[in-house]
Amino acid sequence: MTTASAEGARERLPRASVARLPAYLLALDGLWSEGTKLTSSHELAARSGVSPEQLRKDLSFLGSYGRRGVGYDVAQLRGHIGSVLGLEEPNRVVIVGVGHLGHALAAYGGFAERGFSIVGLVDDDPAVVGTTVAGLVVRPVAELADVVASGGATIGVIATPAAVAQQVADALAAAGVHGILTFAPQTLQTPDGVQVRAVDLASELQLLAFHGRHREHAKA
Amino acid sequence: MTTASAEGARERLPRASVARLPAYLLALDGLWSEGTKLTSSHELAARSGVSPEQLRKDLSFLGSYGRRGVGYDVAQLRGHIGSVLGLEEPNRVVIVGVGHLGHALAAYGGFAERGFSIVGLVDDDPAVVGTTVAGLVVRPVAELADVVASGGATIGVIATPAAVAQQVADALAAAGVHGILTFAPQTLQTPDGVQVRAVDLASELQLLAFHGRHREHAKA
DNA sequence: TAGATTGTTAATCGATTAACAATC
DNA sequence: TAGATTGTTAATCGATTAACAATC
Repeated sequence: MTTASAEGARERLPRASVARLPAYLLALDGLWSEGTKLTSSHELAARSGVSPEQLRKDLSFLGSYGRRGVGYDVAQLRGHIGSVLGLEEPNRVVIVGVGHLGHALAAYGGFAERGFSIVGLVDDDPAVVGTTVAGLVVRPVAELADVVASGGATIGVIATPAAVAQQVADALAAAGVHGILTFAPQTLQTPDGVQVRAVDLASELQLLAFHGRHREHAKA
Repeated sequence: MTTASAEGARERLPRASVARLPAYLLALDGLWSEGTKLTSSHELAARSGVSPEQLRKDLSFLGSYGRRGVGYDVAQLRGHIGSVLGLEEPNRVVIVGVGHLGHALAAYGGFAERGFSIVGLVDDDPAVVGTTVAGLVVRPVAELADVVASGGATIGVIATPAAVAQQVADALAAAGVHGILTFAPQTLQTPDGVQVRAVDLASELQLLAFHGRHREHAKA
């Protein structure tokens, strides 16, 4: 073994394992706030909705942070997963589109404790521009590049109608963000190096409708 | 082959294929609204963000609805996927929690054309109960069972704080919904037969943060 | 030590990609 | 027919599960 970086011998994280890390982090936060300092793969897995085997396998990709016969130190594991995800410093986020959804996102208080800070709000409606939402003044879309740059944002959230989502994505990419979270039901094209994650609420409901029809298995 | 049901020889849809059907539906809607009546696996795949091979494989599980050398009939395929997902009749939805997010969901006009109808809003805040949002009067949480039953809802949406999400889930399950979409960052336990899908915005952002740190690959 | 629990290897399973035969 | 495009089979790849050795 050629000891990769100073911290832990992480080789290559499988995409599926990475996708579960936020759930582990959430479960660890829950344990910590209950005063639990030490946990086991069984307890943590149960709170994350996975099997103990899968949890241990996932954690093994991060390096070994448990102790055999003992378990996992909650604070240490929490810190380590946070560091792998890149959450030591708050990641700065700009929200484009301050309609009902954008407003809801801006007002949501839970982002701060999970590693994010909202540094800018942008909209193209003159009735909304200039108003203050969650302590931030809404800026016109023409100033998007400046909002991103001066706020030091690395992530953009698109909460606009689908019709303008692609041009907003183009503008965000040009402004230099490296990630985009979009709520618009619309496939987006972005340059290499700009990651897109799409959350489409109607699609989620459609999958629930499907499972409602074809259920004989069950649960999550 | 033992010709399964009257419509198409569908055997067993892989979970991963099902998860992509909503995207295909969205792409087909786009084509249809542009007046395109006939499409190819290449065109449809490009608009859905998958490879043509994967699209054809997925569609093959539904039965054969294309014509070799010709392509796919947009309207027919659209109807067929909609029928597989269970969207011919609107699926009725109750939203619990009419804060900013619940309000945004209730006010969003796009659900109707994608197979859903919001039939009830519930909240526990006396200041909100009784107000009208998106044409519906917000009902107290004590009446949840009645709202679900009289509205004929099969799906519940949880847009409450995490602290009460589990008890809302219990109430929704008891009221008889078969699917729950939750936005609360909280693992939910539900009885067999009640499917849960969780959308956690902070988790999505955390995955973007990760990819921002570890990028050498790129794109979506 | 004995019991507990992790980390890892091996076996299974499912999903994706590639190739191509069927057929319009 | 020749060209195009699907549907399906086979090969590869990745993810999950199971088993167990390492070790606290």
